[in-house]
Amino acid sequence: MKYARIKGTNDIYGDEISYWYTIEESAKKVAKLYGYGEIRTPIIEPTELFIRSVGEETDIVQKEMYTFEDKGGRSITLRPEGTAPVVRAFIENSFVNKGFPQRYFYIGPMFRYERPQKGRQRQFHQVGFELFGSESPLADAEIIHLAVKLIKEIGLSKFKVVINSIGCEKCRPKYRDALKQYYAKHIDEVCDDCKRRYDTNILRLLDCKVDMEIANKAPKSTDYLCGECKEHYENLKKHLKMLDVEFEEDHKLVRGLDYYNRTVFEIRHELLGAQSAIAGGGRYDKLIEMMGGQSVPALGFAMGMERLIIAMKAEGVKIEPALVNHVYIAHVGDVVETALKIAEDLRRQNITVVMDVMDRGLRAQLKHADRIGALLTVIVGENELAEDIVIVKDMESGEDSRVDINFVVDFVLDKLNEIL
RNA sequence: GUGGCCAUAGCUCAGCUGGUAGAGCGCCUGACUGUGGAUCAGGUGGUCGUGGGUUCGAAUCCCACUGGCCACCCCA
Repeated sequence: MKYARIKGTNDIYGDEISYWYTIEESAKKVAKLYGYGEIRTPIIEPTELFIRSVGEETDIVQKEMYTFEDKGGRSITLRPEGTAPVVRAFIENSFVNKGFPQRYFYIGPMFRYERPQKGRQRQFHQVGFELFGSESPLADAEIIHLAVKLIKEIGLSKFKVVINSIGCEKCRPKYRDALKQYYAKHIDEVCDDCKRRYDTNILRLLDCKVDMEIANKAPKSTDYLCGECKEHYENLKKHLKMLDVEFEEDHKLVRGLDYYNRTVFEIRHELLGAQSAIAGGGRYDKLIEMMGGQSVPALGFAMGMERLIIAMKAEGVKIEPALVNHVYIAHVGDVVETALKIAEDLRRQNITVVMDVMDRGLRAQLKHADRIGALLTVIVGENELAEDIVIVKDMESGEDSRVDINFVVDFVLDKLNEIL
């Protein structure tokens, strides 16, 4: 094999593509329903953008970024996530002057240098939603509600929403201290990874799969929230109940990106395997200011499209085929002109028409029509044309109809109406 | 970055303890000068992931690399 895909990337084509269409169309539909406009940002950004926003100490920055130097000596990075570029665009284009709130969504590829496994590639795709300007728990509820709506729209049902609040810069230090105290007592019982993380990232000890028992009994961040954070969290839960969004609270849910505060949430699918999160997000009230903009509260989430597709397949979600070939036009003898005209007449009625361009025999043409799943085949033949007639074949029943050439379009339209 | 399993035709795989490749499906052609799906017959198709080693001889044994799957780490 001369050339092969880069590890962790995929070619997407054929039947697969209909899953992608389903997700993209659902995302656009739901976005429209909630008043979110699409934003398309570059796939490449200055490396510094991600170091600053995602966090110097995170795994994404430490070891997962595709970074290279361009010919001008600038350090460029293929975006590993979608929020930072949107925030960059927000600041760069002075979105603050457009009034609040502002709602955006994006769809596109992200890149992380990781070992591929089920539900994880180096190039993967996310659809994300961001809401700028509101500090209200109503905004949190909207984002979570929207995420759930979208997942249902895609056809999934075996998922659950998990939420938590990790507080703000005022209350988080106190919680961190409490965790440290708790884990100091158990430091001999936990695994080696946890011992290491005790110093590097104490919050991460909570989602260790080895030491779940200890993590379960650990102090909860929600018990250490300051008055404002507590009220925010309580109101969010109230709103979610009003919206009939079922959720679980999980005090062990802490997310990996540094910029989150207060609300964090994840949506997990039960049929997925080790990488069970199909969506994740939270609030990032300090990020825009930290990145050099004004102080604007914001929040958002991203969904992994590949993971959604795995879930769709696992649940057996029925999808619309991306392409239905309504009519195949076969032609035999010196009749091309008529065949072309019929094809065009049909396309003008929004009918998908595929015409033979191989100059093969009728047999081969019908075989091809069958292979591409044509619903009808119009056979334009010399013999029939002498009587101003074409044959329309129903490819499922095999039944032939002799149709006056002046009524082909009407006949095909009727026939398709019957079938579809 | 770590670990386990794996790599033979377009696809799914067989090939036992070493003797220079096979099946099914697919594809093409014909039976059927102008009627697809079914059947039958014939045909096309692989430097056995790459490189090295052991051997008279390697798809088969050994090593390395690359890639795949799954898991860890972490995340969508």
